Amino acid sequence: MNVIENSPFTKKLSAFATLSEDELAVLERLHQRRRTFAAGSDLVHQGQPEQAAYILAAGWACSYKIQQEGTRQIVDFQIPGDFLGLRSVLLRTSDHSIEPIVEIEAAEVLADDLLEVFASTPRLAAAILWAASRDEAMVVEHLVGLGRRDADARMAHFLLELGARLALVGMGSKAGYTCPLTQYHLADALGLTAVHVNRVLRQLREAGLVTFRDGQVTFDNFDRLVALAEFDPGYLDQAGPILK
Amino acid sequence: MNVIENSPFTKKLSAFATLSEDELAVLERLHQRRRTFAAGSDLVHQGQPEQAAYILAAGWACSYKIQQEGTRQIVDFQIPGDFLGLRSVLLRTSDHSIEPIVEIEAAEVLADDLLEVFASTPRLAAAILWAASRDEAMVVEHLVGLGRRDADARMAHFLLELGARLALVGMGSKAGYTCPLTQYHLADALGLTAVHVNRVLRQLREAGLVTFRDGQVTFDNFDRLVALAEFDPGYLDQAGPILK
DNA sequence: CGCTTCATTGAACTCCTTCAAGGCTCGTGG
DNA sequence: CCACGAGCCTTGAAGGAGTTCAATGAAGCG
Repeated sequence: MNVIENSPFTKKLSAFATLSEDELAVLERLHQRRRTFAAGSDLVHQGQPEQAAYILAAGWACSYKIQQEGTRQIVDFQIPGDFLGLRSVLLRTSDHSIEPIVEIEAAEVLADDLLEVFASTPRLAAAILWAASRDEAMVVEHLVGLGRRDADARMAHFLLELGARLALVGMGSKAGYTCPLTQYHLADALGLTAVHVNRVLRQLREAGLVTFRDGQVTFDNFDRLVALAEFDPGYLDQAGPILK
Repeated sequence: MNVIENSPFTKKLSAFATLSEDELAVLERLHQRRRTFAAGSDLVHQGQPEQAAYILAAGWACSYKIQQEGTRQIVDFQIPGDFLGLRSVLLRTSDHSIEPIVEIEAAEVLADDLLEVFASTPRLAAAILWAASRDEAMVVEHLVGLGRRDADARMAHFLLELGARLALVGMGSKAGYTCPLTQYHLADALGLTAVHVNRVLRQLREAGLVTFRDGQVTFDNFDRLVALAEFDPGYLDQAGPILK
């Protein structure tokens, strides 16, 4: 029993495909170059060519874009087990910034390492691409929320989706989860102001649906929250990949 | 001189990599199975497992998601040269619907064809993935627009981006382009109502920035429109891919 | 102990929606 | 050939969801 089997990244990929001893060993090697980054210090900066990608081992990060006027839109949050900058390292381009929300621990993955993994263990490659595809589906769902959901449903959907993602790596359940985000983070992700985020959270709390307080999300009434958000987790748990 | 060199798909990929005779031949084969679809008839339906992908040869389509209440959010438009359902065919999942906006002509591409291309001509594969990555960057930019741009800037940005994409396949310029979208399409894409789209278009027209009328987009003052939209085409023309 | 960050609440305002009505164009059938 | 309906565009008036401005409190930290 190796420690690698308990890494969030392995947990996540295991949900996609049963991994062999060999594949676990490859994952072990990918986790070699451990680094830590302080909260708030940009990992990747908008427009900079990127040299490495990272597998997030502990802590939370977010990818975002800044507008000229200074407003910020958070595109996605990254939690343990998520890849940071996968696409950009393969394609030598980064159109957004990535910032650790708390101090994070991440394994650096160079482009060559990644290409080697793709060449040597295609099943692993498929699982990784699959995870990437799920991330993309989440971005699409996020877009739909910004375009066609009101603030309440948007918030509800967001908190539920985050819960589902955390559950996949053993960090959340239908009861709730620990969450280091501030109301400003929520505002920048949901396209709202922090003031309004506060009001929405109060409404949801007073309606007995969900409580966001002191870094803790508690689902007070999971089913009614799902109904309000029209939350359909179908886009999160997909069928098997095409490569065997 | 082969006809394949004039296909929009080839034009687009050529912007990413210079293609050899062999690669052009492979593209030729990909274009074999031509099919046409009538406007309005769903090509892919939300939730259905998808068997094939398509390369759009002529006409416009859009990918969208429908909410329970019936509201619709258009995620992206596809123009000639674009891939339809690339990710979903590789990963056997489709979380959105695709609808032709006008009658379209598309080449059907089976998963096996695609895998063969990826195995036999890696440079072509890289160019295709690269195009896919650009599409993803556009979705992200779309998300930013919905979250952090007001209706005017959103519309301006959208019309400019579409122009840049069309220019890549020789269907648009700084002067403008032909565009079969209705104001309802714009509304569903921009997260607005058709009524408000109409007002926004009027404002932009009366301000002498851009005219959207009778299926024709005319840039009346390109530079001021770019300024209003804070349009930075950086995310559209990327540096070269990592695979040579 | 002051400074910064985060959360909270009220009041005024505004951007966008909703509701409603009317116009234009084009294809279809009487 | 004209009537009629369907789809799209246009405009006004009223209402609402979310913003902006402003002020206060609580907690963490050097």
